[in-house]
Amino acid sequence: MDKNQEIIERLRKEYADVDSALEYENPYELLVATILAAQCTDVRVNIVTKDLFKRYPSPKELAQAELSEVENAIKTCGLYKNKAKNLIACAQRIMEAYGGIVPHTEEELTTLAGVGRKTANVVLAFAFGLPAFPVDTHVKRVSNRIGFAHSNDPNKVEEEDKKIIKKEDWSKAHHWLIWHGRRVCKAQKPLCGKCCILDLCPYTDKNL
DNA sequence: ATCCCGAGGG
DNA sequence: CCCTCTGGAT
Repeated sequence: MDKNQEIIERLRKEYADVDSALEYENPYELLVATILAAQCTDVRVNIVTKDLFKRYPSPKELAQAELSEVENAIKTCGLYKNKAKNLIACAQRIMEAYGGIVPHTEEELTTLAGVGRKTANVVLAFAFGLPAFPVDTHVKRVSNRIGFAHSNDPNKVEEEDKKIIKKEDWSKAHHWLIWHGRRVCKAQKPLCGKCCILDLCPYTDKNL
């Protein structure tokens, strides 16, 4: 079997049981949770959103929310001033431009405040089940280390990864790479000794 | 100190 | 490319 495909199969097996901590049932909730997730742990996002979605169950309520209220509600997630302002602006645009429905294309999603390609593709993949491959810092780092990608540009990484990974696996591979990056292939001190693809990986930790 | 499933602006 | 935004866990 091809070396890259062997890597994919091992990651598939290793992370078969991991489910995304940020998967919410509806697109609105997933969008909000993903915006909040920047520079914040998934655990805290889940705590904050639990209360947030009671107060603002849909874009309709969030669009009319008081800025200071939203700021206080999400304060523990960090970057709260930007996020609060963006969330409200987001909801307003969803109401005014999209009739209260979260849009289904990357072009439309990225017109929303605080929504870049990563967040847009998360929504496409995990709320709408469309073929998308969101690239975050973990995906970027791990892809480069295992030799799938050779660039710091997320767009280039996406392009290279998509050639190696079958379309049906794109969204799943996003999670495999993220969890591998979080648990093993860490930015600072990667745990190469615990890596399931060590023998296939061109990268070796200098501090190993 | 360092990191957490980024985006926007210069 | 760089910088800023940010609280909380470790």
